[in-house]
Amino acid sequence: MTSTPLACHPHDHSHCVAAALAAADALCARSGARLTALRRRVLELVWASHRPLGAYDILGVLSAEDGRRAAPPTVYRALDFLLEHGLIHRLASLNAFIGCNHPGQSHQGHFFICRQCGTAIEVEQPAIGAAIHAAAAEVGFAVEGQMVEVVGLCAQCREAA
Amino acid sequence: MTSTPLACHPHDHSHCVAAALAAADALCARSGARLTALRRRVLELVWASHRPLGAYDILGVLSAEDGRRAAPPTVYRALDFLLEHGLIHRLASLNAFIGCNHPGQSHQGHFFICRQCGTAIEVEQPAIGAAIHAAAAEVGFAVEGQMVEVVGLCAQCREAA
DNA sequence: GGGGAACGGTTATATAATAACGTCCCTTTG
DNA sequence: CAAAGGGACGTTATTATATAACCGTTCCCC
Repeated sequence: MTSTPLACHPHDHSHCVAAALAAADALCARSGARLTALRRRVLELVWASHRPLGAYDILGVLSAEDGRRAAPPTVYRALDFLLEHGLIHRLASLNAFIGCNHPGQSHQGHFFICRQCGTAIEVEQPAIGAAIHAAAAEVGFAVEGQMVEVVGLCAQCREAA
Repeated sequence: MTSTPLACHPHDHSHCVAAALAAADALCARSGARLTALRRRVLELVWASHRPLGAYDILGVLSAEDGRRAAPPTVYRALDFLLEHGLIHRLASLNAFIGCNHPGQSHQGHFFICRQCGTAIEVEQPAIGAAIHAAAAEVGFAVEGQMVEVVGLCAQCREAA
Protein backbone atom coordinates (compact mmCIF):
# COMPACT_ATOMS: atom_id res chain seq x y z
CA MET A 1 0.00 0.00 0.00
CA THR A 2 1.49 3.26 -1.13
CA SER A 3 0.06 5.28 1.62
CA THR A 4 -0.21 8.76 2.93
CA PRO A 5 -2.01 9.08 6.21
CA LEU A 6 -5.51 10.40 5.96
CA ALA A 7 -7.35 11.63 8.98
CA CYS A 8 -10.24 9.24 9.06
CA HIS A 9 -9.38 6.28 6.96
CA PRO A 10 -6.03 4.86 6.07
CA HIS A 11 -6.20 3.96 2.41
CA ASP A 12 -4.26 3.26 -0.70
CA HIS A 13 -3.52 6.77 -1.69
CA SER A 14 -2.01 6.17 -5.11
CA HIS A 15 -5.16 4.33 -6.00
CA CYS A 16 -7.44 7.14 -4.94
CA VAL A 17 -5.39 9.65 -6.92
CA ALA A 18 -5.64 7.44 -9.99
CA ALA A 19 -9.37 7.10 -9.48
CA ALA A 20 -9.77 10.84 -9.22
CA LEU A 21 -7.84 11.38 -12.43
CA ALA A 22 -9.87 8.75 -14.24
CA ALA A 23 -13.08 10.37 -13.05
CA ALA A 24 -11.81 13.73 -14.28
CA ASP A 25 -10.92 12.27 -17.66
CA ALA A 26 -14.37 10.80 -18.01
CA LEU A 27 -16.11 13.95 -16.89
CA CYS A 28 -14.18 16.19 -19.26
CA ALA A 29 -14.63 13.79 -22.15
CA ARG A 30 -18.35 13.91 -21.60
CA SER A 31 -18.57 17.67 -21.28
CA GLY A 32 -16.09 18.46 -24.04
CA ALA A 33 -13.76 20.27 -21.67
CA ARG A 34 -10.08 20.00 -22.47
CA LEU A 35 -8.19 18.42 -19.62
CA THR A 36 -4.75 19.23 -21.01
CA ALA A 37 -1.54 17.68 -19.76
CA LEU A 38 -0.84 20.71 -17.61
CA ARG A 39 -4.28 20.79 -16.07
CA ARG A 40 -4.20 17.08 -15.46
CA ARG A 41 -0.81 17.36 -13.81
CA VAL A 42 -2.02 20.13 -11.51
CA LEU A 43 -5.05 18.07 -10.59
CA GLU A 44 -2.77 15.15 -9.83
CA LEU A 45 -0.61 17.29 -7.57
CA VAL A 46 -3.61 18.61 -5.72
CA TRP A 47 -4.89 15.10 -5.19
CA ALA A 48 -1.50 13.75 -4.26
CA SER A 49 -1.95 15.32 -0.86
CA HIS A 50 -5.11 15.11 1.13
CA ARG A 51 -4.03 18.38 2.58
CA PRO A 52 -4.88 21.67 1.03
CA LEU A 53 -2.12 22.73 -1.33
CA GLY A 54 -1.20 26.33 -2.05
CA ALA A 55 -0.86 27.65 -5.59
CA TYR A 56 2.79 28.40 -4.95
CA ASP A 57 3.41 24.89 -3.66
CA ILE A 58 2.17 23.61 -6.99
CA LEU A 59 4.28 26.19 -8.74
CA GLY A 60 7.34 24.96 -6.89
CA VAL A 61 6.80 21.40 -8.00
CA LEU A 62 6.15 22.36 -11.60
CA SER A 63 9.20 24.56 -11.70
CA ALA A 64 11.36 21.78 -10.31
CA GLU A 65 10.20 19.42 -12.98
CA ASP A 66 12.62 19.03 -15.86
CA GLY A 67 12.06 21.36 -18.79
CA ARG A 68 8.82 22.87 -17.72
CA ARG A 69 8.87 26.57 -17.03
CA ALA A 70 6.13 27.83 -14.80
CA ALA A 71 5.01 31.18 -13.54
CA PRO A 72 2.03 32.06 -11.33
CA PRO A 73 -0.47 32.54 -14.18
CA THR A 74 0.27 29.05 -15.43
CA VAL A 75 -0.83 27.56 -12.16
CA TYR A 76 -3.75 29.89 -11.54
CA ARG A 77 -5.20 29.28 -14.98
CA ALA A 78 -5.08 25.56 -14.45
CA LEU A 79 -6.66 25.95 -11.02
CA ASP A 80 -9.38 28.19 -12.46
CA PHE A 81 -10.21 25.55 -15.01
CA LEU A 82 -10.38 22.82 -12.38
CA LEU A 83 -12.54 24.99 -10.14
CA GLU A 84 -14.94 25.83 -12.96
CA HIS A 85 -15.40 22.20 -13.75
CA GLY A 86 -15.91 21.19 -10.15
CA LEU A 87 -12.79 19.07 -9.96
CA ILE A 88 -11.27 20.89 -7.02
CA HIS A 89 -12.36 23.18 -4.20
CA ARG A 90 -10.72 26.32 -2.93
CA LEU A 91 -10.38 26.73 0.82
CA ALA A 92 -10.64 30.44 1.45
CA SER A 93 -9.40 30.25 5.00
CA LEU A 94 -6.14 28.68 3.87
CA ASN A 95 -5.70 30.15 0.40
CA ALA A 96 -5.34 26.58 -0.75
CA PHE A 97 -6.88 23.97 -2.98
CA ILE A 98 -8.00 20.39 -2.55
CA GLY A 99 -9.43 17.68 -4.77
CA CYS A 100 -13.18 17.38 -4.89
CA ASN A 101 -14.53 14.04 -3.79
CA HIS A 102 -17.64 14.19 -5.92
CA PRO A 103 -16.86 15.82 -9.22
CA GLY A 104 -19.79 16.13 -11.54
CA GLN A 105 -22.32 16.18 -8.77
CA SER A 106 -23.50 19.64 -8.07
CA HIS A 107 -22.62 20.29 -4.47
CA GLN A 108 -20.96 22.63 -2.08
CA GLY A 109 -17.83 21.67 -0.29
CA HIS A 110 -18.03 21.65 3.48
CA PHE A 111 -14.71 21.02 5.16
CA PHE A 112 -13.25 20.07 8.50
CA ILE A 113 -9.65 21.18 8.68
CA CYS A 114 -7.32 19.79 11.34
CA ARG A 115 -5.06 22.49 12.70
CA GLN A 116 -2.58 19.85 13.83
CA CYS A 117 -2.00 17.64 10.82
CA GLY A 118 -3.46 19.93 8.19
CA THR A 119 -5.81 17.35 6.76
CA ALA A 120 -9.06 18.60 5.25
CA ILE A 121 -12.05 16.30 5.33
CA GLU A 122 -14.88 17.01 2.94
CA VAL A 123 -18.11 16.28 4.74
CA GLU A 124 -21.55 15.62 3.42
CA GLN A 125 -24.13 16.55 5.92
CA PRO A 126 -27.24 17.79 4.18
CA ALA A 127 -28.37 19.30 7.45
CA ILE A 128 -25.67 21.96 7.14
CA GLY A 129 -26.88 23.15 3.77
CA ALA A 130 -30.46 22.86 4.92
CA ALA A 131 -29.83 25.06 7.94
CA ILE A 132 -28.15 27.62 5.74
CA HIS A 133 -31.04 27.68 3.31
CA ALA A 134 -33.54 27.97 6.13
CA ALA A 135 -31.71 30.95 7.57
CA ALA A 136 -31.44 32.50 4.12
CA ALA A 137 -35.15 32.11 3.49
CA GLU A 138 -35.89 34.00 6.68
CA VAL A 139 -34.12 37.10 5.45
CA GLY A 140 -34.93 36.71 1.77
CA PHE A 141 -31.39 35.91 0.77
CA ALA A 142 -30.79 33.88 -2.41
CA VAL A 143 -27.98 31.43 -1.80
CA GLU A 144 -25.56 30.92 -4.66
CA GLY A 145 -22.49 29.51 -3.02
CA GLN A 146 -21.55 28.25 0.41
CA MET A 147 -18.21 28.20 2.12
CA VAL A 148 -18.11 26.16 5.28
CA GLU A 149 -14.67 25.61 6.74
CA VAL A 150 -14.44 24.30 10.25
CA VAL A 151 -11.11 24.26 12.02
CA GLY A 152 -10.32 21.96 14.92
CA LEU A 153 -8.70 18.62 15.70
CA CYS A 154 -9.29 15.44 13.74
CA ALA A 155 -9.92 12.16 15.54
CA GLN A 156 -6.37 10.92 15.11
CA CYS A 157 -4.76 14.08 16.43
CA ARG A 158 -7.14 14.13 19.39
CA GLU A 159 -6.02 10.66 20.34
CA ALA A 160 -2.38 11.57 19.92
CA ALA A 161 -2.85 14.46 22.32
CA MET B 1 -31.51 60.11 9.88
CA THR B 2 -27.89 59.78 8.91
CA SER B 3 -28.30 56.70 6.93
CA THR B 4 -26.37 54.19 4.97
CA PRO B 5 -28.46 51.55 3.32
CA LEU B 6 -28.31 48.18 4.98
CA ALA B 7 -29.55 45.12 3.23
CA CYS B 8 -32.37 44.16 5.53
CA HIS B 9 -33.24 47.14 7.63
CA PRO B 10 -32.82 50.79 6.96
CA HIS B 11 -31.55 52.31 10.16
CA ASP B 12 -29.77 55.20 11.74
CA HIS B 13 -26.27 54.21 10.96
CA SER B 14 -24.40 56.81 12.97
CA HIS B 15 -26.34 55.62 15.97
CA CYS B 16 -25.46 52.01 15.47
CA VAL B 17 -21.78 52.87 15.10
CA ALA B 18 -21.90 54.84 18.32
CA ALA B 19 -23.65 51.97 20.04
CA ALA B 20 -21.01 49.53 18.87
CA LEU B 21 -18.24 51.76 20.15
CA ALA B 22 -19.96 52.18 23.49
CA ALA B 23 -20.37 48.43 23.78
CA ALA B 24 -16.69 47.96 22.98
CA ASP B 25 -15.73 50.53 25.59
CA ALA B 26 -17.79 48.75 28.19
CA LEU B 27 -16.51 45.33 27.26
CA CYS B 28 -12.87 46.37 27.35
CA ALA B 29 -13.33 48.24 30.60
CA ARG B 30 -14.73 45.10 32.14
CA SER B 31 -12.05 42.80 30.83
CA GLY B 32 -9.15 45.15 31.37
CA ALA B 33 -8.29 45.22 27.67
CA ARG B 34 -6.85 48.48 26.41
CA LEU B 35 -9.00 49.94 23.69
CA THR B 36 -6.50 52.59 22.67
CA ALA B 37 -7.34 55.54 20.46
CA LEU B 38 -5.91 53.79 17.43
CA ARG B 39 -7.81 50.56 18.05
CA ARG B 40 -10.98 52.43 18.72
CA ARG B 41 -10.56 54.42 15.53
CA VAL B 42 -10.05 51.24 13.51
CA LEU B 43 -13.13 49.71 15.07
CA GLU B 44 -15.07 52.83 14.19
CA LEU B 45 -13.94 52.65 10.57
CA VAL B 46 -14.89 49.01 10.33
CA TRP B 47 -18.31 49.76 11.76
CA ALA B 48 -18.78 52.83 9.62
CA SER B 49 -19.54 50.55 6.72
CA HIS B 50 -21.81 47.58 6.93
CA ARG B 51 -19.73 46.17 4.17
CA PRO B 52 -16.59 44.25 4.79
CA LEU B 53 -13.60 46.57 4.81
CA GLY B 54 -10.12 45.59 3.71
CA ALA B 55 -7.06 46.24 5.84
CA TYR B 56 -5.63 48.47 3.16
CA ASP B 57 -8.85 50.46 2.95
CA ILE B 58 -8.44 51.21 6.63
CA LEU B 59 -4.81 51.99 6.04
CA GLY B 60 -5.76 54.48 3.36
CA VAL B 61 -8.11 56.35 5.65
CA LEU B 62 -5.63 56.42 8.52
CA SER B 63 -2.87 57.65 6.25
CA ALA B 64 -5.08 60.43 4.94
CA GLU B 65 -5.85 61.60 8.43
CA ASP B 66 -3.87 64.55 9.70
CA GLY B 67 -0.54 63.80 11.26
CA ARG B 68 -0.96 60.10 11.68
CA ARG B 69 1.51 57.95 9.84
CA ALA B 70 0.37 54.45 9.22
CA ALA B 71 1.94 51.34 7.78
CA PRO B 72 0.41 47.87 7.38
CA PRO B 73 1.53 46.53 10.77
CA THR B 74 -0.24 49.40 12.49
CA VAL B 75 -3.54 48.34 10.99
CA TYR B 76 -3.03 44.62 11.32
CA ARG B 77 -2.09 44.89 14.97
CA ALA B 78 -5.22 46.83 15.71
CA LEU B 79 -7.30 44.32 13.75
CA ASP B 80 -5.66 41.44 15.63
CA PHE B 81 -6.60 43.03 18.91
CA LEU B 82 -10.19 43.54 17.81
CA LEU B 83 -10.41 39.97 16.54
CA GLU B 84 -9.01 38.55 19.76
CA HIS B 85 -11.55 40.42 21.78
CA GLY B 86 -14.43 39.43 19.57
CA LEU B 87 -15.19 42.95 18.43
CA ILE B 88 -14.88 42.23 14.73
CA HIS B 89 -14.96 39.25 12.40
CA ARG B 90 -12.69 38.44 9.50
CA LEU B 91 -14.29 37.31 6.27
CA ALA B 92 -11.79 34.93 4.72
CA SER B 93 -13.48 34.85 1.34
CA LEU B 94 -13.08 38.62 0.98
CA ASN B 95 -9.92 39.26 2.97
CA ALA B 96 -11.95 41.80 4.83
CA PHE B 97 -13.26 42.71 8.24
CA ILE B 98 -16.62 43.62 9.66
CA GLY B 99 -17.96 44.68 13.04
CA CYS B 100 -19.36 41.96 15.25
CA ASN B 101 -22.97 42.37 16.21
CA HIS B 102 -22.73 40.56 19.49
CA PRO B 103 -19.41 41.31 21.12
CA GLY B 104 -18.86 39.62 24.39
CA GLN B 105 -21.11 36.73 23.64
CA SER B 106 -19.14 33.71 22.62
CA HIS B 107 -20.28 32.90 19.15
CA GLN B 108 -19.21 32.16 15.65
CA GLY B 109 -19.89 34.53 12.86
CA HIS B 110 -22.03 33.15 10.08
CA PHE B 111 -22.39 35.51 7.13
CA PHE B 112 -24.50 36.06 4.08
CA ILE B 113 -22.60 38.19 1.61
CA CYS B 114 -24.42 39.89 -1.27
CA ARG B 115 -22.36 39.75 -4.42
CA GLN B 116 -24.27 42.74 -5.80
CA CYS B 117 -24.14 45.37 -3.09
CA GLY B 118 -21.38 43.86 -0.99
CA THR B 119 -23.34 43.90 2.21
CA ALA B 120 -22.56 41.20 4.75
CA ILE B 121 -25.33 40.08 7.07
CA GLU B 122 -24.37 38.27 10.25
CA VAL B 123 -26.93 35.58 10.87
CA GLU B 124 -27.82 33.72 13.98
CA GLN B 125 -29.24 30.39 13.19
CA PRO B 126 -28.27 27.90 15.86
CA ALA B 127 -29.25 25.12 13.48
CA ILE B 128 -26.19 25.85 11.37
CA GLY B 129 -23.79 25.38 14.24
CA ALA B 130 -25.78 22.40 15.43
CA ALA B 131 -25.55 20.69 12.05
CA ILE B 132 -21.83 21.32 11.97
CA HIS B 133 -21.34 19.86 15.40
CA ALA B 134 -23.45 16.84 14.53
CA ALA B 135 -21.38 16.16 11.43
CA ALA B 136 -18.20 16.64 13.44
CA ALA B 137 -19.32 14.19 16.08
CA GLU B 138 -19.86 11.54 13.42
CA VAL B 139 -16.21 11.63 12.38
CA GLY B 140 -14.73 12.40 15.79
CA PHE B 141 -13.70 15.91 14.87
CA ALA B 142 -13.35 18.47 17.66
CA VAL B 143 -14.68 21.80 16.45
CA GLU B 144 -12.74 24.87 17.50
CA GLY B 145 -13.76 27.50 15.01
CA GLN B 146 -16.30 27.81 12.25
CA MET B 147 -16.17 29.82 9.08
CA VAL B 148 -19.50 30.02 7.29
CA GLU B 149 -19.68 32.48 4.42
CA VAL B 150 -22.57 32.25 2.02
CA VAL B 151 -22.52 34.30 -1.16
CA GLY B 152 -25.64 35.24 -3.10
CA LEU B 153 -28.14 38.04 -3.49
CA CYS B 154 -29.72 39.95 -0.64
CA ALA B 155 -33.44 40.65 -0.62
CA GLN B 156 -33.07 44.22 -1.86
CA CYS B 157 -30.84 43.31 -4.76
CA ARG B 158 -33.16 40.47 -5.73
CA GLU B 159 -36.03 42.90 -5.98
CA ALA B 160 -33.95 45.35 -7.96
CA ALA B 161 -33.16 42.65 -10.47
C1' DG C 1 10.52 57.09 40.13
C1' DG C 2 12.43 52.69 38.47
C1' DG C 3 11.47 48.27 36.09
C1' DG C 4 8.97 45.78 32.78
C1' DA C 5 5.52 45.10 29.51
C1' DA C 6 2.56 46.88 26.06
C1' DC C 7 2.01 49.92 22.20
C1' DG C 8 2.91 51.43 17.89
C1' DG C 9 6.34 53.57 14.32
C1' DT C 10 9.49 52.07 10.69
C1' DT C 11 11.77 49.35 7.15
C1' DA C 12 11.85 45.42 4.71
C1' DT C 13 10.05 41.28 3.03
C1' DA C 14 7.00 37.31 2.35
C1' DT C 15 2.89 35.39 0.26
C1' DA C 16 -1.12 35.36 -2.93
C1' DA C 17 -3.18 36.73 -7.18
C1' DT C 18 -3.86 39.25 -11.52
C1' DA C 19 -2.92 42.27 -15.75
C1' DA C 20 -1.39 42.57 -20.23
C1' DC C 21 0.66 40.90 -24.23
C1' DG C 22 2.62 37.53 -27.50
C1' DT C 23 3.19 33.01 -29.66
C1' DC C 24 2.01 28.61 -30.90
C1' DC C 25 -1.05 25.14 -32.20
C1' DC C 26 -5.30 23.25 -33.39
C1' DT C 27 -9.56 23.38 -35.66
C1' DT C 28 -12.79 25.05 -38.73
C1' DT C 29 -14.13 26.73 -43.06
C1' DG C 30 -13.80 28.34 -47.61
C1' DC D 1 -4.39 23.54 -48.64
C1' DA D 2 -4.47 28.44 -46.87
C1' DA D 3 -6.37 31.64 -44.05
C1' DA D 4 -9.06 32.89 -40.04
C1' DG D 5 -10.19 32.32 -35.37
C1' DG D 6 -9.74 30.87 -30.84
C1' DG D 7 -7.90 28.49 -26.95
C1' DA D 8 -3.88 27.40 -24.21
C1' DC D 9 0.09 28.75 -22.25
C1' DG D 10 4.64 31.35 -21.81
C1' DT D 11 6.47 35.71 -20.18
C1' DT D 12 7.06 40.06 -17.74
C1' DA D 13 5.39 43.08 -14.64
C1' DT D 14 2.47 44.60 -11.11
C1' DT D 15 -1.10 44.65 -7.55
C1' DA D 16 -3.04 43.02 -3.23
C1' DT D 17 -2.63 40.97 1.28
C1' DA D 18 0.03 39.98 5.33
C1' DT D 19 4.10 39.38 8.40
C1' DA D 20 9.03 39.76 10.31
C1' DA D 21 12.20 42.21 12.93
C1' DC D 22 13.79 46.02 15.31
C1' DC D 23 13.34 50.09 18.18
C1' DG D 24 11.84 54.02 20.86
C1' DT D 25 8.16 55.61 23.79
C1' DT D 26 4.58 55.32 26.96
C1' DC D 27 2.03 53.43 30.45
C1' DC D 28 1.25 50.89 34.52
C1' DC D 29 2.48 48.78 38.70
C1' DC D 30 5.03 48.54 42.52
